[in-house]
Amino acid sequence: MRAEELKGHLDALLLAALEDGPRHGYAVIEALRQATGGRLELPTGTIYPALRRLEQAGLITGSWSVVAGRRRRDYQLTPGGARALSGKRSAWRDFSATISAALEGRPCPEPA
Amino acid sequence: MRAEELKGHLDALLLAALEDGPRHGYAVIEALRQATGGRLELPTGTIYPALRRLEQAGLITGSWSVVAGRRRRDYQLTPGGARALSGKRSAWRDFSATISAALEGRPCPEPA
DNA sequence: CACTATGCGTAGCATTACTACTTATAGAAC
DNA sequence: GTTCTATAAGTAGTAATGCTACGCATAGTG
Repeated sequence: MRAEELKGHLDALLLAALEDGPRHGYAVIEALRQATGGRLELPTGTIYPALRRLEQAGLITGSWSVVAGRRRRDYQLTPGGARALSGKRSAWRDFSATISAALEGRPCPEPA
Repeated sequence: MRAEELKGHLDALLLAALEDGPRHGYAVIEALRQATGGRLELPTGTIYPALRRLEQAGLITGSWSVVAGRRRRDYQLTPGGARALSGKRSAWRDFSATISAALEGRPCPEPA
């Protein structure tokens, strides 16, 4: 699946990927790929700038480390980031229900 | 609800609003507002350019008429538009399920 | 006459994800 | 020892697209 339609929802995904503990960018990509069964393949040019945006916004904090000779930037949620995640999750539910209603006339399709 | 996060999904909504028959722009806004229980309030500066995009893409066709002294542009789905709507609907289901999975760890929240 | 609802439209802006590229280390293949 | 892959981070420039803030016009109501 292309992530072109993500506009506005990527931040929530990144925050969610950091909810279980600190991760570095490359690991965030892997985590989202696994969580979506391989449907979501984020290019590095998408997530690295996004992580910096989130850091600048104070929702995550990053710190450098070196593992196996390679430098990493590990990010973790700030308290504000956790609050933002919670808000974005309910915003997603509202949004998803609204679009589904407009598209299909019911709030959310029940799995069979 | 703000429609800022619509990016990429607006077209599907507009096509869906025209599925039951021809409508003019102003009526599309009303139809989407009603379909979503007032949650979706699209500004005119959003839908008029979007309708023209869809017309240029051949997904809808427009024709002028005059009702009560006011001119209207009525749009209706083309066969290609109907196909596009169908595709966009299933794309939405995929997208929605994928994001929900990444955010909440399950494909789609079941209503209580 | 002013105000509101109806109705269409544009110009310019801001956000944001993408492509394509660069830099760097470690290990395996050859 | 060179090449290829995986790991790891980043930037520059582009394109898409919805938004704000306008302008224009008619009809009806107070």
